[in-house]
Amino acid sequence: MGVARTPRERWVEEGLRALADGGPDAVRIEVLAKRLGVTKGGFYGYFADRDALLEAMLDTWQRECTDEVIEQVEREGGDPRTKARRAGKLTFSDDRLLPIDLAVRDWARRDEAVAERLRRVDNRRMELLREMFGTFCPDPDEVEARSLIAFCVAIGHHSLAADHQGRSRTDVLARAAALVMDCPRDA
Amino acid sequence: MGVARTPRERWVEEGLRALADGGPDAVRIEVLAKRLGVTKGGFYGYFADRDALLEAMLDTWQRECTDEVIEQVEREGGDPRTKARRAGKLTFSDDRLLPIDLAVRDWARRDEAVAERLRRVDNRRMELLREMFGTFCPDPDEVEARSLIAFCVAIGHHSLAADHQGRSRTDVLARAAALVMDCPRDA
DNA sequence: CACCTGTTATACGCTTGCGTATAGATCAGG
DNA sequence: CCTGATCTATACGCAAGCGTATAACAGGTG
Repeated sequence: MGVARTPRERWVEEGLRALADGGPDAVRIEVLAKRLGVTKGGFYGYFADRDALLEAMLDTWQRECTDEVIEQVEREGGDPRTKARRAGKLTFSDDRLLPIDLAVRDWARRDEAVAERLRRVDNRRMELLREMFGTFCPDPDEVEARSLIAFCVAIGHHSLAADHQGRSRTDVLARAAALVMDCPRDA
Repeated sequence: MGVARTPRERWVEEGLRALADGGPDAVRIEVLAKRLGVTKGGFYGYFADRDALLEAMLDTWQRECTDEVIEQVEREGGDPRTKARRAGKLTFSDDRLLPIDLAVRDWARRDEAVAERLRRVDNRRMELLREMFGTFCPDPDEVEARSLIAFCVAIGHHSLAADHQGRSRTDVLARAAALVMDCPRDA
């Protein structure tokens, strides 16, 4: 039997790359084929149509940024604060996952099914944050508020275009993190 | 001379609507024409091509969400806190401007010219926030951090899909706002 | 080596969308 | 009411992209 030079996963992978830097509309079968150095001939052996590829892409993304991240975070252990920081780093500092995440987030505004997937993912992430803030903040309402803030800063600062009057974004973020993680009641 | 049934502004307006709920790729001349109840015949009298429309759309958006908002905010007066809140409300609670803002933000990730426009807009918005936080927070670094947080929450919560364990998003946001606006050193 | 099977290339029809050209419609001013 | 400027409809050529059909191809298997 002929050996697949372009197996299913490569289409998904290339599709995610296209999604990351062009949005869902940039996921064009013939464009992916050209990037893979083939024609679209083999594509329809793996996928019924373009939508099937998009579904498969979302499956892969969802798995990579929940199960795989959580597995790695748990494996390395540490207290909740460390784990939450590590999870954030794996998701929002990853050159591969971050742009996909942002693209999916925008996509979700227009596609209910994508929104539902994102909801599941975000809920799992928020759970980590709640756990962390819960360790040093007794009020559950405040835990929720701080979790929301932390999450919004983590995803939002990537689409904030403003400068900081000489300061670097990294420095401002560090100061912001200190504010959110720091509970005055502790002192 | 024939009277324009479909003047330039209507194309821009309809274009912004399409942008808001489908992204830049959804701005299709013939689609807009159908929605306006005409054909694309007249379009090329106002615009050289599709890109010219996109430019005009960005011009309009930029004007509406800076000059017009600021003008209205200044006209109604009040202390910095009130003004910042009003500006936020005008921008991020407006059914028309908000979706455009989110779409532009995503667009900016792929288009340097759009990113530059967004930078100007975001810088003006951040200026308002700094002014507000500056009234009750002496440390400029902390002012910057709080401004960043406030902005990120304002834009980020719209793309956060998570639930809040029974609480409403509005309530969690209110609590978050209290945390960010409240300066412990005041007490 | 020949065969079978899964993979890929090529070609096709179809749709959507861009930009242009041209003819028709419509209203203000004379 | 006629004229001219302006807006609009229609038709065209072109390109990109989807999904299908069919033929060429290549690797294991016997």
